[in-house]
Parts: sequence; C-alpha cells; structure tokens
Amino acid sequence: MATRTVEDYLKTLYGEQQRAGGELVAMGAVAASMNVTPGTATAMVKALAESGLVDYEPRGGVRLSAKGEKLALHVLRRHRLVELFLVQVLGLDWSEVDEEAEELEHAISDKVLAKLDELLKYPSVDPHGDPIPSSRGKLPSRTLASLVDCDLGRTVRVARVMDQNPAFLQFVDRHHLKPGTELVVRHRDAIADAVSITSKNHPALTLGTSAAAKILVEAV
Amino acid sequence: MATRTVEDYLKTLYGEQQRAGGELVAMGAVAASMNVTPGTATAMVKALAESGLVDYEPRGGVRLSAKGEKLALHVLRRHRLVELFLVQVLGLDWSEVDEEAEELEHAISDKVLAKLDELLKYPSVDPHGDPIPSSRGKLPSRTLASLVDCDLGRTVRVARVMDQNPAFLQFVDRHHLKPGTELVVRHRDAIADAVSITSKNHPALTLGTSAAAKILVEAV
DNA sequence: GATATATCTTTGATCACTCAAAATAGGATA
DNA sequence: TATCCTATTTTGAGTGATCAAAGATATATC
Repeated sequence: MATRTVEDYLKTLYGEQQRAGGELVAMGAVAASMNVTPGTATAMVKALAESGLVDYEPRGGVRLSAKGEKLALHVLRRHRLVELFLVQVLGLDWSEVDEEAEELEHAISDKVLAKLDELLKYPSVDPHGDPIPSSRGKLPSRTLASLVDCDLGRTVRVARVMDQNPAFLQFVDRHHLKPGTELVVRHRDAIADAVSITSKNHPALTLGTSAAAKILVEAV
Repeated sequence: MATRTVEDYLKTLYGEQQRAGGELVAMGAVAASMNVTPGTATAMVKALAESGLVDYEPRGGVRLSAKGEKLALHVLRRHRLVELFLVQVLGLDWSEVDEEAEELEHAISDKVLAKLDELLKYPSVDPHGDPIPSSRGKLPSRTLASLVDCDLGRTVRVARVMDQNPAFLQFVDRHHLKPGTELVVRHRDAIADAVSITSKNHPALTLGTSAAAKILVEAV
C-alpha cells in the first residue's frame, strides 16, 4: 500500500501536471508544492520512479505514470468526497474543509468511501466546484471560462473556484460568488487590471484580474 | 502533537491498565497488544516516559500519567464517536467499524469531532455499548454484570459487548444479543461450562462461559 | 566561447519506528 | 545456595522521510 507521503506526492504531482499542461513537472515545483527542500523532492521522486508511479528524467522533470495517475485520482476522489461530506452533512464552512480533508483522505477505506458516495447521492463536484473522479478513476471534465475571459454582458453561472485559501474562499462567500451564483461581467480594464461584475440582489463588485481568474463560470 | 504511533500506544495502555486493575502494565502485555517485539515496546515506553505521558519502572512495568490518560481518553472518544457515526449515519455493520475507526481516530480534528458529536446528539455509548469519554475527558462509568454473574430468572438488558472481533460480533448479532435486547438467564452449569438464556421471539440459546462473560447486562 | 546564475543532485546526518538477536535481571525450582 | 527459565533490556541495524550544505549542470549573459 502506498504510504501517506506517497499519496501526497502523487496528488501534488497531479495538480502540478495540470498546471504544467502536459510538460514535465520541474523538481523545484514539486519541492515548493510539497513544502520540502529540493533534495528531499529529488529523493522521493526517485523512489516513486522506482515503484513505477512516475517517470523521472534527471534534470528534466517528472510525470505521473498511468499507475501513478490512477492512484492520484483515487486520492483526489477521497479528498473531494470528504470535502463535500464535511460541508453537506457536518455543516463545516467551505473555507475550512480542504485542510480537514487533507488528513481524512488518507484514512478513508474503500468501504467507507462507497457509503459516503451513496449518502451524498453520487455527486460529481465538491463544494468548490472541483470535479470528483469516479470510482473507476474517470475525471468528468468541463471546459469553463473564467471571469477574465468569458463573454461580457452575458449572464453566467459560477461553476468552480480555483483557490483553496480560506481567506479567499471567505471573500468569495462574503461577496456571494459561490458556485451556483449567476452574474454578469460588465467590463474589464486592462490598465486598471480590473474586472467589474453585477448580479441580482447584490451590489456591483470589482475584482483584480488575478482574483477574477480564479472564478470559473459556465454559460446559463 | 502526538504522533499516530504514540496515540496507539496510549490507547492500548489505557485498555491494558483497565485489565490490570490499577497494577503496572507489564512490558510483555504492551508488546503483545501492540503487535511489536518486546524490544520495540521497551524503546517506545521509554520515549513516552521521556515525554511525560507514562510512568515507567524498568523491569516493573508502565502506567499512564495524568497527561497520558487524558490523551488516551481523547483518542478513545474519537474512536467511539467515529464508530457510532459509521453505524448510524453511514450504515456500516457494527462488526466492521472498529477496524475502520482504528484509522479514522487519528485523522479527525477537534472541529470535526464536535460536529460529529452534535450530529449524533451527544451520545454516551458507542454501538458496542462502550462508554464515550466526554470532551473534557470524563468517562461515564456504569457497573454492569455479565451473563455469568447476573441474577438468574430475572429479565436483564444487554448493555455492552466486550469483544471487537468481527466474528464474535456477527455471532452476537445473529443470535439477537445486541445492546438493548432483553433476555433472562435460565441456568448455569459449571461442569458443562455453559450458560443458558431465553428471550422473547427468539429460540433459547446456550453459550460457553468465556463467550457469556463478554456480554454485559443491566437490570431492566 | 567564458562566465555567472539558477536549478538540480549528492552526501552525510537525524528522527521516529521497527526488528533480530545477544545480554541481563529476578523469581522459581531444585 | 546454585541453577534455570522467563521476562525484559540492550545493541546493532534497517526503513522512510526529512534537512543542510556541498557539488554538478544547464542556461543565460556578456
């Protein structure tokens, strides 16, 4: 069985790999993301390669093998189902569940996971709109625009928030931008680095581009 | 923060200490209970003593300190609340939850624990009738008789089952002896090493003494 | 092309936990 | 009292994960 640390590396690697868009993930990125020194990352990645979970090219970078990706998706499934459970059943705030799930994702057996899935009625996304991999390791993928690249003046619905930082999530909540909310992007100003939006029942709001880029939306 | 292993030793020590009735717990018992070699047990217990979690007398034995007992009870609380949750909310069978809780007890934060407690309506016992320590570390204690020492011919109610072995728990379930069931001990036969019981709606049943001793009952 | 810089790998060490096997202490037995 | 047996402790070693710091390698800059 994969150790807790191994599961964490694989999950992180999966995330970095998305960000890297098919390219090899640099060791520096792994080290930074795992909060370890570069030497530690190199050592661990070599061990993962030894177990056939990743392909590693010295001084090139690392990429998940099919086997590693499968395991990563399984961890991700546990993480996201747990998050949804914590919000929907236990009533925790969505800003705190990522941290909690970080622990629980390693302690949940397949049996408990299946029961959780059943209790939650086989959901496809977690409270942040992140897709939940199926038990067979398939990740339902939607193509979503963000507030910085969706159409202006058209009503869209928030579908996903790409940042687990509690402060950011609380901000999103406070300004009624949680997944499910409908809104319209009124205009963008490249010079001011800002995006202005409006929605029913709530005051207009202007966000900086980097924050706006984390709010993904779908057509309604 | 106490490591996972430390939590397991403390929990085990708490159990052995009950069994030992106030006496020092022998290192052999610790090793056997933790499934490690005697040398490992000695090394760990010395480390626990170093952290002030136990009092250790070389070649004498070990006992939890106040600090150690408090932590042990906190682990026990997590374990038992999780067990109840798994049975009542997720619908797992009572014979399999001990094993599951063994993992989860180390992954549950105080925040989640409090929510769990609330969801379960502040229960005082787990599915096996084991008392759940309060958040302040108080263990509600009842004095219970067992099927081998309760009154004959009087109706009693099953209150606790003192064995987490899945096969035993399934047996108990199959013969309708779960906590809450009412029954009458008809007679005991020291020579045959047997205890015979009857209950409403179910056939009479005879148990060996060692099995009967694990079923604790209270007056109704 | 030579050098500087950022990134990566290696090396040597440590920590927590574990085992196997040798050494030791105490109580029981003769 | 001397010996034996059993429980316990010690010793030496290994694993998984980590760090600090030294060494190596590309890549960018001049």
